[in-house]
Amino acid sequence: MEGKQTQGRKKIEMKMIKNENSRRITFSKRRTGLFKKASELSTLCGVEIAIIVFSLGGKAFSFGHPSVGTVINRFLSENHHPTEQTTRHLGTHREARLQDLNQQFNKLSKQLEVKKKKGKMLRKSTAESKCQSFEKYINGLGLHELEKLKGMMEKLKENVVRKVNELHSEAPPRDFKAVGLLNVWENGTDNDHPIPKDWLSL
Amino acid sequence: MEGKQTQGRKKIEMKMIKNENSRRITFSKRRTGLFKKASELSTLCGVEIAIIVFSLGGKAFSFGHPSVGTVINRFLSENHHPTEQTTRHLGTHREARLQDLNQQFNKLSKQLEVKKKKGKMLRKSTAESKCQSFEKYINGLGLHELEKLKGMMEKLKENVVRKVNELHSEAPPRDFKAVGLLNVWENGTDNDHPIPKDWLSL
DNA sequence: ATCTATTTATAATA
DNA sequence: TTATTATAAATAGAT
Repeated sequence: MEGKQTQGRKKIEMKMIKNENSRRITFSKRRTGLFKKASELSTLCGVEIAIIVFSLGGKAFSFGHPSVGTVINRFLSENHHPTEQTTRHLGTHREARLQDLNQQFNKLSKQLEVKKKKGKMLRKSTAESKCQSFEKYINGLGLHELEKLKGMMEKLKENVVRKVNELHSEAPPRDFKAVGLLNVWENGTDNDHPIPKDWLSL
Repeated sequence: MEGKQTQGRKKIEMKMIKNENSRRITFSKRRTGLFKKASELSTLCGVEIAIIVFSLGGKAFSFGHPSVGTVINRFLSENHHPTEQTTRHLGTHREARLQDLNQQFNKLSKQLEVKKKKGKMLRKSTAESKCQSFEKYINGLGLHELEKLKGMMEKLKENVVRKVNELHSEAPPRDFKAVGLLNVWENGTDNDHPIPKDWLSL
């Protein structure tokens, strides 16, 4: 047989990665890993957590449980607690809530826009009955869209269920899901397949 | 040689650790690891980052580069959003959560971005019974898609079923599609498309 | 994005 | 809490 297919992971020096491309890849990979770790920590230990990262390009990425805003507010509200070099009071910026919603979706749209090539396929009928809206949605999808749906579901497994439970414990969650999912899909679809607004709001 | 000295690391379920002592240990270890990862990310990629964690006991732990305050300020400034709702308190918990959800979806989007593999087109079903959409969808898939879908479902099933059941037991059943998806996941692990016709009927 | 060989992180123990 | 060690996970480099 031949030798190993790849060298495998190599140890790297802990200093700024010079090569811009490598750096971007590393940033993406490690950011993902970091957020995953944070998610696990929150799940395993039932703690609240928020992470904010600014890329060199100035783009903000964040993760939060139950939300970035919630954690930041709590943090700013309390009189400083130990453990780190925090600064002092940050004034009244306590409403960091719905702010990055648009930003997130813009980012989303941009990302998904890159791969628009698939021709349109089937119909985009108007939902008649609630029970049929999903059917129409599915039928109207091309493989391309189905693949996206698949990927989304895979990730949903990890991130959404937990939150649904939490939301259920307090308030009627009906709108959050519909809004969130629809917005994502509306922005991320290749224009030709509008998702029935009510497919998820049965 | 003798037997192994320890069992070594074992895989653990991703759910809240019941035993308080174990949970504390895990929290401490993982928090340390998380901060280390964050530090490395910041060093390797030259980015700014902040992490805030609240233990169950309410204690705040934080990490920041160049400092938590710096990053939070930047985040709050850039995201200052014209939300007429000048909510003073977290009475807007739901909004905060909505935001968080969108964050999650932003994360999901990354995965969707590149779901374009080979082409295999799915057949379009023509009949249109009310709630048989998923079955038709399944029937219309090629073997390749079915295999992929199967893997996905098995994965989802393992992680979601339990939680959905919990959710179901404490909330009005009508509003979340997971109820329907649950059926799919439980029955969709074979290539024989035994998807219940009413999987989505609510 | 995907694939592996390795490096790291850690669960279970002491 | 610190140390050990067998495994589980993350990920660097190449595709």
